[in-house]
Amino acid sequence: MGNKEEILSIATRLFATRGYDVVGIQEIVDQAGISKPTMYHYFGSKNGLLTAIMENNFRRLLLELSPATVYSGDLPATLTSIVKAYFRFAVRNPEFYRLHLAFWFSPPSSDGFIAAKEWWEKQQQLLEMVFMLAANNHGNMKNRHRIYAATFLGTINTFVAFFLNGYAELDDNACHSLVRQFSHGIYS
Amino acid sequence: MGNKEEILSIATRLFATRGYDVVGIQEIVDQAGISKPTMYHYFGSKNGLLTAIMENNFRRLLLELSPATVYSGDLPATLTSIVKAYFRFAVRNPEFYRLHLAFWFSPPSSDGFIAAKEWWEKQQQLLEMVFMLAANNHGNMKNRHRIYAATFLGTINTFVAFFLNGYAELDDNACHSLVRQFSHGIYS
DNA sequence: TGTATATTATACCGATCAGTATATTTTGTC
DNA sequence: GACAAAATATACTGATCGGTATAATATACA
Repeated sequence: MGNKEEILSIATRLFATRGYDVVGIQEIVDQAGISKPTMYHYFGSKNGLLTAIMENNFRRLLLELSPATVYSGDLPATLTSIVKAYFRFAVRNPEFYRLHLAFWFSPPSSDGFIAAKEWWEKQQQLLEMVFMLAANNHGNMKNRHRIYAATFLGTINTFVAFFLNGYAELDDNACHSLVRQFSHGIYS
Repeated sequence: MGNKEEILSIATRLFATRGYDVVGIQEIVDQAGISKPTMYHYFGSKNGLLTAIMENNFRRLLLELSPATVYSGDLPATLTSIVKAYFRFAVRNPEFYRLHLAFWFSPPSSDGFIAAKEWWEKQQQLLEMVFMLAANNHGNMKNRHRIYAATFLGTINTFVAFFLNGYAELDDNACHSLVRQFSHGIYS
């Protein structure tokens, strides 16, 4: 692993476990066994490092998510494949997932929010498309694709947060439970 | 308004809009028109100020939430009154709500997470109780009260975040929509 | 009025922050 | 091997951080 990847990996872990604002560049380069100018050579600034982390990880997430969002006419099946894609990614990249979750509700003026914003919008677009297409089959869903996409992602992230804190597993059971709860309710 | 309340109010706004870690004590006392020792006299430390903000606001939230969580046998009605309590509180205290949401997914070792943790647990307990009692009427809900309480609050917070970002209103319509989506699903 | 206590200000502390000027080493290319 | 460019280190900057030592002022009560 080259220095660049090493810096990305260590910074992701430190930012996720302690917070972007409280972790200094010095601590990152110390743990990476390099010096500050090396980091600034690769990423230009602390914010540039954060941007690179977002880009690196979100690109892979969207790559795995895209095929799962193809709507085939069976909404529960599509939602299930989406949830599975998110779960798999979260399990494989728990540190990054925790980091971007921390930015989700952070102040819109903060570095983290700004760095993640464009990537959330891409996720939102993918999910909205699913609910928009599904609205053709389910009349009562019309004009609600935005709120459905947002709350669906919100529910997914709530489950993932449960997992990241050690309270639950992200297995097929949880996936089924989530889709069932979201799409059919807790009574049926 | 005395200096103490002035500090609390200004700190809440600054922490919420710019982030706890990036806002310095100096900026708070400047905007409050006082000096640093005054703030340290009242709150002891920056963390003490944060603790006071959490205590102040969460106490009021729980006070308004408690009566709404009394389960009368009608789960949708109870959930509706809970959502209304949250919505009303969020509308009246948007800055604090944004602040505590920012801490929700922040690193467990961060000051914000630690300051808010005990209060989330109290909310969680109130909500779990509702789903536990409801499980008597709905057999398939047994042993799921924890995940239901967590995802219910997650859905509420997702809606509130939508509101805080200017994308939706927290009116009766949204409340009904949330409860319906959570408890009956998006098809029926 | 005297006195203790609660408030507040001035001026400072050491530590750490993000970032950089300069120089050196490594690496790839001809 | 010559040379350009990429990569890295030492040592530093000014600014800001949370927090405080000391002292002055306002308030409340005897």
